[in-house]
Amino acid sequence: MRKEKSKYCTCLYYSANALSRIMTKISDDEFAITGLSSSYAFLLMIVNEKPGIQPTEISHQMQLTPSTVTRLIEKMEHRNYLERKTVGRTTEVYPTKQAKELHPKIREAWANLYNRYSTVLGKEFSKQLTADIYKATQKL
Amino acid sequence: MRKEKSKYCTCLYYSANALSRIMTKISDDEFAITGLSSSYAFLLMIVNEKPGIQPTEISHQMQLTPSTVTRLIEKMEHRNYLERKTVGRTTEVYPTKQAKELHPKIREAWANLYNRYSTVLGKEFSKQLTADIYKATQKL
DNA sequence: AAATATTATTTGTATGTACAAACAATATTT
DNA sequence: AAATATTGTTTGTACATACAAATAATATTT
Repeated sequence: MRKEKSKYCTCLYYSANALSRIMTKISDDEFAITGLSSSYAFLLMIVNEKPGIQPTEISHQMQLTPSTVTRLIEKMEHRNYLERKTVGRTTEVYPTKQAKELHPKIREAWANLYNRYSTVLGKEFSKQLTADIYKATQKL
Repeated sequence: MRKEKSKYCTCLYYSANALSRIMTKISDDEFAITGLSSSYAFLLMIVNEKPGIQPTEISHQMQLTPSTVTRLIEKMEHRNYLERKTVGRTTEVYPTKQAKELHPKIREAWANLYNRYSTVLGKEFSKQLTADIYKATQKL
């Protein structure tokens, strides 16, 4: 993945994918201080901030499919960061002690991520860009 | 992946990934008339427009890593759309007859993709958004 | 000319994500 | 109350992508 001009850079599919790959890399880089990659860090952040949250709600928050969320939770369970409790047909997800202790570090990494891209892109531009992208996802 | 408001929608990492997933889905949907998913269709388009192109250049055009490009080419070779010719340490990639015949259909799908999102988002907005996203990828 | 560095490509392996089908529990209709 | 539909979650399987290491060819230095 290189930063050269592509003939296809006027295609939204292309640009969106390229940005996503770059952002994921930067994000993983910042979350490295937590020992987790982005998705897992976000998952933990969400569960820490609402212990007992259900997979469905997590999937809305994370904008991922339920099956993906199940997979993420499973991994975090194995690594002893999360616990599941089945309640009827639903599942409640709780953070372990280990996850709770990591929370500040995760918030810190998240703040660093924000600072990093908004420094490079400019605060105003990155805010606007994020808003526009969000608007697009809502419309599409 | 649902269109609900997420607490994290002000994070560029989040928004960018969400957009990428949605765009990929739309794109695959449009390219369905070619019998290929987006990446393969783009690969074929690129090779059709420059027969003998080398993987490195493809990886720049597609903004993907060389290893990913190798994998894509391999698959298209199996499906009889592409052929590789080793020349020294480089590789030249050529379209087969089958690939050449598919070219108009691919261009058509690509045009449909463009029309689809620019109708939904508005021509001006989508043009600006694409440009801004591209600008961001260059800076990051 | 031999030794070393660089470049292009591929291979082994791993990750994140999704779809479709299965399952299991609850709610609704008859 | 039984039959049916809906909802929440998980499982089987597949795909796109990447990183790091391996390989192979060429270029540069000594």
